[in-house]
Amino acid sequence: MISKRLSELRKRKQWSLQYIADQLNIAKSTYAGYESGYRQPSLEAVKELATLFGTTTDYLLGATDEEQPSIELTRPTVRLTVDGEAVTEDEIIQLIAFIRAKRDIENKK
Amino acid sequence: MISKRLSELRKRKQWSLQYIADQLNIAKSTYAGYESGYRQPSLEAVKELATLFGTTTDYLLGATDEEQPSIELTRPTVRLTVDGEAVTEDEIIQLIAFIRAKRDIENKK
DNA sequence: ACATTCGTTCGCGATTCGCGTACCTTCATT
DNA sequence: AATGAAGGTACGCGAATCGCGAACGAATGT
Repeated sequence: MISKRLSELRKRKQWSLQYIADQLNIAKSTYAGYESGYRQPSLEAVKELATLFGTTTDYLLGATDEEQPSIELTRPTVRLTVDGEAVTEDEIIQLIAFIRAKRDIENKK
Repeated sequence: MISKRLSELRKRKQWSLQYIADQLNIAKSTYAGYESGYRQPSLEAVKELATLFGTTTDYLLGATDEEQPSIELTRPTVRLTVDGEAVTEDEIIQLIAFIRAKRDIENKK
């Protein structure tokens, strides 16, 4: 599962095995093993890979299948953060208003 | 890191080592090793533990400090919608700028 | 033609896994 | 007090898996 996701993400970003290996300070063959399924990354490596790919460990491990989960802002079911800090409910309301207004202007052109 | 989180969560739920071991179909001593830091759970076990505790693998691994899932806007891992319509990448950038500016003003008060 | 980069595979030594077992407390029952 | 069940901890063992370097073919650039 993780091997598939790693391979997929890396190809999309057009990164080489060597590049990732360098980022994590491991051997190219080691990372190659992750993608081929021949080896399993350490928990620490999983964490670093998630950061590198800009995704979550949950996605890499297949704890969630949603690669790009769709979140409807007007029905807030999930916590939003910016720079790690929570976005308040009031702010979300403002964001929605902002988006709607922007679209409104676009539509009148 | 994971040992600390596991121990913390288990104690809060008042579960015994044996109970968790049974749930995952592993030996009590194996799970005990996870909590003591003497052993590291497999990726599969991490996934199951996250499910069992009702949290995320990101939290267990220390990739985040949030027990409940949250969406970081500055990372392009999520598709956002407002009124069912996708929020574009550019718009998200604007939202982030908006939030940051707002916070900046708050901080200068 | 040659060198470089990329991805794949393998063997090796070292590490770490998961298990059973033993041990010590604590607590409830007799 | 004696017994036994249950929770938590620590250890030794064989087996499994790790990370690495090396070697290889294919593709590309010089």
